[in-house]
Amino acid sequence: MTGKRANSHDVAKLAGVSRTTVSFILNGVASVQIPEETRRRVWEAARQLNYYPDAAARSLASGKSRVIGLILCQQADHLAADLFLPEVLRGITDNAREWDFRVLLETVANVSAPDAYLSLARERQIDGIVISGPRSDDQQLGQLVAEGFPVVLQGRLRGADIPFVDVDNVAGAKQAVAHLIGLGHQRIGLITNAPLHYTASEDRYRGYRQALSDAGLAYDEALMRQGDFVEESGYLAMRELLGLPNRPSAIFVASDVVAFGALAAIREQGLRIPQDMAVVGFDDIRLAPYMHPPLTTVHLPAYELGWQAGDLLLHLIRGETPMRTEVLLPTELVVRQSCGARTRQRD
Amino acid sequence: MTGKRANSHDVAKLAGVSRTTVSFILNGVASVQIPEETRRRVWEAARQLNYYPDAAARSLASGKSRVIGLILCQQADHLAADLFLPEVLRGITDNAREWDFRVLLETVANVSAPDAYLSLARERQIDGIVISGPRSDDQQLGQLVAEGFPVVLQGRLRGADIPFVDVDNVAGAKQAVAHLIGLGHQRIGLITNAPLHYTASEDRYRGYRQALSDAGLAYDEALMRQGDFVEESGYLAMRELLGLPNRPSAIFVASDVVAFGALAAIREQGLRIPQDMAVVGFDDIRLAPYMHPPLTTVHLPAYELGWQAGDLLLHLIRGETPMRTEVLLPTELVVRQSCGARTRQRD
DNA sequence: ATATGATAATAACACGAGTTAGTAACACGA
DNA sequence: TCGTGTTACTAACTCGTGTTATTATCATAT
Repeated sequence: MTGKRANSHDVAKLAGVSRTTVSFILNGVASVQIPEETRRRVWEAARQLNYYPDAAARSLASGKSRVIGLILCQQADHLAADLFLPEVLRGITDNAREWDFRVLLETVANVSAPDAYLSLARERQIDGIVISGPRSDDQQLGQLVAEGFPVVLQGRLRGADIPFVDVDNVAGAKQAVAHLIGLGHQRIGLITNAPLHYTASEDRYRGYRQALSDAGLAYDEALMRQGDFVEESGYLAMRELLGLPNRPSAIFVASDVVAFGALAAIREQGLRIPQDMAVVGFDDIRLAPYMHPPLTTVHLPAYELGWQAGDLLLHLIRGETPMRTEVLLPTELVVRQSCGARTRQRD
Repeated sequence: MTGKRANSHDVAKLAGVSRTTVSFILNGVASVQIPEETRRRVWEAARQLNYYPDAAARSLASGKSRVIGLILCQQADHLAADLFLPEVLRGITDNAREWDFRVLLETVANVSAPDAYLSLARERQIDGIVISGPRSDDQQLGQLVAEGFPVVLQGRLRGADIPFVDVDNVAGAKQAVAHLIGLGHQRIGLITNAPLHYTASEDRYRGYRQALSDAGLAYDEALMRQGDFVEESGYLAMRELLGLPNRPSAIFVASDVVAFGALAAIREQGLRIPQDMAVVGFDDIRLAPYMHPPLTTVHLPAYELGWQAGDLLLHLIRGETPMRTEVLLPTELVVRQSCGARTRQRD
């Protein structure tokens, strides 16, 4: 077994056929008729020689790399706070594997770098691309789309007509706030997950306002603060809100990580949750059920998000017309104890 | 700009030289002399035609793919509980980028599947591989190593002579437990991060025992429980320990995520932390400073872990002899409030 | 005038597959 | 016997690059 790698020529020779036939058989080309006996001989020869077709040669000849790119555009801090990445990765690689595709990963700190990821496409290293956390100031993105290169966003970009997969942030936030309203709260604060120029943040903000307005409650800007992905931002924002002369009785924090900081701030003031301050989060991170108290939050289907993004992209790559090019996944409110709706100990 | 892609032939024609010369210049081949003027013309032509060399052709001709594989072997549940993945990914992609390499990602639920990732190497899609969370029952791993394929483990595998990068789990655990001993604790419990057949788990267990023995304290098996990656396992293990007739006064939980469950169990019994039960964790996840109370824990350099794994692998791929093929990164004890060493409010 | 090098290139082959167009062998009906 | 299909293949071209061995040109020394 120390000899050179076998190529399709070797397989052909051993099976007593031409290289063309080997290619037909191993790739299962349907438009060609070959008797079972020949097929068997070729497969057997391939097995015997431990033959694996060379990816580069195959890619060069076919013009397809069978690889999709996954670009993480979040800056370092925000990426580290993204506790769902493992699940999203599983979703996308699982789907890719079903179609015999691979996933190439790239992290991009600065989208406006001259060549953050564009060359991946230009060098034909990938057949399509999923952009996670797209930024509106991303030039390369526009170029790729304009050239007709298959692109799917994971996360929305307002004003751009690009296929995307996201959760229904508006509906999720609305449901969370409606729940608090249903529990009798009239003054409900908001700490966003991120600055409002992020689409997801804006959408959750919208959901918050819709819920208020649906219930005939006035929106009070004094009760709103902008979070910034990390725990500390929630801690600081919450301290500000707690210092208000007329503080809210409940708060919707549009990110569990940010909410985690907010919880610490509330406890620090000696206030009880939910009696003195009810809290609802967003994301349903793994730790939520074990927080103090267990956090009521909006569940986000992370695996599904990755899976659907991969699915949509692979449809585009195959040139099929997908059912929809804009996928909004549903969220689900998970009621635990931080909102005050239950008194049970554990969920 | 709607014409076909430019190839090196087009660049050569436009610059008035041969394709060979183009290749020499764009790749910066040192063994060949070419006047500055010609170089300029070629670069200019490439720019003008928006030329990007085809990755597949390049890979086929050179025999190198300039891609490394990153295989995540943790099973779904454990992967989702791995809050460091984003940082590790950043580390490895950052390093790869410096050498003009890409990173191909694969998740593997079942290492004993006939072809979990072996084909990546066999098809020459990658030049080397980083295995995260290696399992000792992994057949393919042995094959690759035996064939001389460049492999680096991220996480250790006892008894296998394979280059690896890991944190110094023994030293970290030892330091954590020594800290508790220094605070006067005599009965110190242990909840492992995972079952003991995982190397990291075994090492942290060893560190725990070494610290005890160094201080002349007896090891009491009754105070030890095995965690299993997730919060719930910590919650359940802690309940058991709290139910003991003579419970410990402090506990070392060898994973912050598991510790998070343990904290919940302690609070549930109405016990105070650290007064009634001191706690030290391991990992220093982002949420640790905002836990209730802020968790004293052993810091793990996640980015560095990924960076070093990539670095070691790329050395191997280039055929260089790396300084060391076994890298143990140092950890650092971060003292917050759960251990009782401080009384300040926030760290 | 002729040999000697250095300089500045290039022709030609290799890499390992996919794929189109074509053909040999044979069966069958008129 | 001749044509007409059908079956079961294969020859030959293509993809776009890296790289070795070779050559043309010109300056300089003998």
